[in-house]
Amino acid sequence: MPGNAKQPNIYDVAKLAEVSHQTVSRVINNYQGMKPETRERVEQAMETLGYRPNLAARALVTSKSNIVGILASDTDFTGPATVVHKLEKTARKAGFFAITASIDPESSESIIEGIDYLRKLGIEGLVVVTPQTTAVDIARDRLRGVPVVTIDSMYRMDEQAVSMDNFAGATAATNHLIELGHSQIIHISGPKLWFESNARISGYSSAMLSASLVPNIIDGDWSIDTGYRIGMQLNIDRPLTTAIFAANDYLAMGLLHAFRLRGISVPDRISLVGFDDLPETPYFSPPLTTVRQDFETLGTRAMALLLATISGKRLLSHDRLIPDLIVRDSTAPPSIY
Amino acid sequence: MPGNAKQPNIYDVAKLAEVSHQTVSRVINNYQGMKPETRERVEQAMETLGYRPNLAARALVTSKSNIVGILASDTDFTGPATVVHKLEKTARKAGFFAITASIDPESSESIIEGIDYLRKLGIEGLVVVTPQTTAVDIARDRLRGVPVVTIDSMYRMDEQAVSMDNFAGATAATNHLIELGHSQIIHISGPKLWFESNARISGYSSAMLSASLVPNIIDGDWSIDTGYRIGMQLNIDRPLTTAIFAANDYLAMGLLHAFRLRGISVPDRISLVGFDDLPETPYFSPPLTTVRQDFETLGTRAMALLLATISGKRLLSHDRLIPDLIVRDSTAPPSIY
DNA sequence: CGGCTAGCTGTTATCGCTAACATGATTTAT
DNA sequence: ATAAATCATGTTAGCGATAACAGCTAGCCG
Repeated sequence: MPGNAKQPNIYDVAKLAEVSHQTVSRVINNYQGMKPETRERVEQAMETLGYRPNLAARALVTSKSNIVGILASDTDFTGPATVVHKLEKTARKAGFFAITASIDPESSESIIEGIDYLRKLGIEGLVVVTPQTTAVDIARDRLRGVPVVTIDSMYRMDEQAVSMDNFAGATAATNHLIELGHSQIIHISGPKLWFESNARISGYSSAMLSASLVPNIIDGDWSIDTGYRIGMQLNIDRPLTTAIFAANDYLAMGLLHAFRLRGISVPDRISLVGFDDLPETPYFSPPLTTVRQDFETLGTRAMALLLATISGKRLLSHDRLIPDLIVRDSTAPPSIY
Repeated sequence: MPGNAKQPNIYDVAKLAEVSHQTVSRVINNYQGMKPETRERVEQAMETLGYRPNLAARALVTSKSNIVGILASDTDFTGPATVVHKLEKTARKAGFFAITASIDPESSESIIEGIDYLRKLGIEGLVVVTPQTTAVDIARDRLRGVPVVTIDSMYRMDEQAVSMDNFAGATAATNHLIELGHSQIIHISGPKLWFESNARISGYSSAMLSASLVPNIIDGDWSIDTGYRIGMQLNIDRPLTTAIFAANDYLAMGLLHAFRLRGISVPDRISLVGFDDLPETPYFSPPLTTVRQDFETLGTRAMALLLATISGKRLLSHDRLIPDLIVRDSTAPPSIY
């Protein structure tokens, strides 16, 4: 590194501005009640020296790191990725630093490792963006005294959380099929361990029962492959099935692929609804009716809640967002046999 | 917060272990050359007090933050997301903290804001994961003295970078079509501003010219929508075209959708190759021949390079990974007219 | 047997900042 | 006019760690 003189500190600024270092500190911290003239002189000095406050020193003396943590599962789904981006941006705008630890949410070892990593930095708060409840519980336990906000879809109203109302989304999807006239509607579910999965199952079941219809659930996961396999094996004639609500668009994609191979027409023979509204969903053949979640708002709200909590406004709150049904061409009234 | 006694510090540990604080510091820093017995006594004390070193204090005195920055574009593509996860994990394994600033790589204002954000934390190094060269240049300029590694696909060999050899990938894709017997091969390109885009154009052109064929490039971007629009408008009879190499799988997806609507069969009438190998690519109809990039290795290598540079091993290096051609059903020899 | 070298451990100073209190110059109240 | 309150700034101490050097035991040498 070229012989860069060291970074200027508060004393260097003070000397140049001919004030005490404490006065410089006051300018940095935007203290009200000093001569505008003095402030300006200090600002000048900071400018000419290219002064930047040393955060480590500040953190040491205030014992506030100004850092919040994000604990996120290491999946590459675009939903969580969007949420994380928004969390980070919101924190940044508020003058906080956000640091992300990506973990394998199925391994508590990985969860603990991630949390300890964040803890070392002295985070002042944490947002958990994982589908399982485990990570949140471990985090709350290991980070006593540090506010933890979770993005979930469970209805534990006693907690600080922002959630996507998967129940409502699933209800909307199911009701859409019911209103079209379908009565034999299968739900292909996501993995049982996931918040979202269970909420969608409940929403579906509830809508079916409200219409005096019988729920029929096939266990799946989130993958195209599973959708494809189920689509290849599924007997849609006995009992006669005319509609499927898939727990996500990937499953729907696999189903579509299988049905195409089997010569089963969508939506003529089978109506299909997905969940997520992936960027490619409008380009499926046929374009898929699905449920869209606003992940940007989710991220922004969650971080806002965390920051509010940190700054003392301990509003116990559970904010719930309702997803939107997007109707496209994969759903139609049942054909009459 | 319950009346938690404050976090124990090095002096508390020292008192309990009946040694000086400096001895405790030696244990923390794994200093060789102390009585094993003393070390154990200190470790005991740390254990019983639940001692955690205060990183701010350490950073202050050593003037090393132990933090590296990641400057990433705020897109939700899974490629970059995978890279970022791996960067973070690799840094963590090496005892570093990684902090991500997501930016809009098309706005230099956003780039500068992101860099300054990272600079405040006193990052010791930076990995730039953006498709354009702008961000790297700005970063190198504003962070003088701080090593910057970039993940790019340009051949600026004078820089520290790990890159995906998009040129080689595009060559492989094009040669595959040529070897099948195609001679009229169109390339639908990505946006001109992107590293990747240009490298793929060059790879395609080079392969075509080597085979004494005439390159034919249609400007696109990365979106399904553009692929769809081009697919609807493209005249494939004049001149007679039998194969298309799309710059990514999304474009290919849009093309497939359009061709299906137009009754153009893939691969019978037109062979199609994509790029990226998205999770859903095998489930297109037909499953898409494409080029797979190993983003995990890319991320790991990039962070390894950065950390090596930070710790003094200033190996000027440009590491290039070769993507793999994955042959599926969307490519076949041209049918004879 | 005195002194020198290793091998461990202790002491003091310092990093850059904010908190808490102290000081001097004005203004206000009585 | 003088004490009290207010304003603007200065002084001192300390956050929790590491760096640099100082000191104390042993062991070995001539």
